[in-house]
Amino acid sequence: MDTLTTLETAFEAAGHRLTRPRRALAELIEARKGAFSAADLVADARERRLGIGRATIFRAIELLEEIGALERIDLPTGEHAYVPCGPTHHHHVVCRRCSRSVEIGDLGLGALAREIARKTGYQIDEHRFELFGLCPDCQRAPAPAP
Amino acid sequence: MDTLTTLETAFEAAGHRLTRPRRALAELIEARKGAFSAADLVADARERRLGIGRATIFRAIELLEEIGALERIDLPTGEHAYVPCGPTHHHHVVCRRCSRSVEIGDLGLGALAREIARKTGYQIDEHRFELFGLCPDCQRAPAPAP
DNA sequence: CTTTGGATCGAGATCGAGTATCATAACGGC
DNA sequence: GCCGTTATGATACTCGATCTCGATCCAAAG
Repeated sequence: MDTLTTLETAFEAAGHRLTRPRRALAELIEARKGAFSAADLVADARERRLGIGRATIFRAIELLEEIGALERIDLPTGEHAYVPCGPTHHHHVVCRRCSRSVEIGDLGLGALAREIARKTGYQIDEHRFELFGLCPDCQRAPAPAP
Repeated sequence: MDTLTTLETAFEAAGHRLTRPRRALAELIEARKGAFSAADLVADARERRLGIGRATIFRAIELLEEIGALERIDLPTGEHAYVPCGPTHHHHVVCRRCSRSVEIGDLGLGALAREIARKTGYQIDEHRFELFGLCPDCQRAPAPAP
């Protein structure tokens, strides 16, 4: 029996082929349980000698983003990271040490955005709210050991 | 008499030299009245044959960011842009067509962040809230003429 | 006004993320 | 299993950003 992970299911549900590289990448992503960069995946894949090409990794990320199973986050450092997530509108809290992340709901930001639109005259069609800090575990572990 | 612009003053106030390249860049930035990318500045400088090196431009941007006179914005496209801004905590509304931007106050997001900290257990030390859309002028001008 | 030394600069090399290309290989409906 | 379509992977390439280093500039002291 095939126990498909959430991401694997996402590929199929969106009408894309569930290939070996995509399965492998889905596993790598889910094993991380948090935000990751494309470079992280490339490194993981290399390390485990999966023989997956660079381009394939970027394509898979792009695809998952289109599907809505992944969202791009802009780290305070300027780097790009990605978080696996559900399809409803939400935002993320990301640990700046271990990258573990938590989804939070809209929390009235949609309404706030509408009010800002009214005040500024801008026609707002997108907003982003990201929070960074230390997750409970990393607060307890003072040593910045990777 | 020297009529220093806001950015020029910022350089001096932070204890940095006010050199010719920095003055020129401050002017270019202020002439834009909105968000701009590093590439924009490089292009502007080239165009006006100011003889300013790439590295200098990136260094000036970095410096202004440290000083707090400039803030990095992450465009929905994944590109980086910068907005001149004041030192108090605030957020930005950016026009996705002409990049003109408006600062908005905290709007209770600090309190919201604290509540999220309480709920999630994360120790939140940074948050970002960015809004994108069309500014009033660009709403009126349907032609996407650059 | 001239000296002087650290801050700053410019040119070019370099790095690294992300994209484009294209022949080959792998899905999966039939 | 067959076969057309979709996906893959090696490689080259683009482009934003950083590093290096000798030359230059600024400003404060004399």
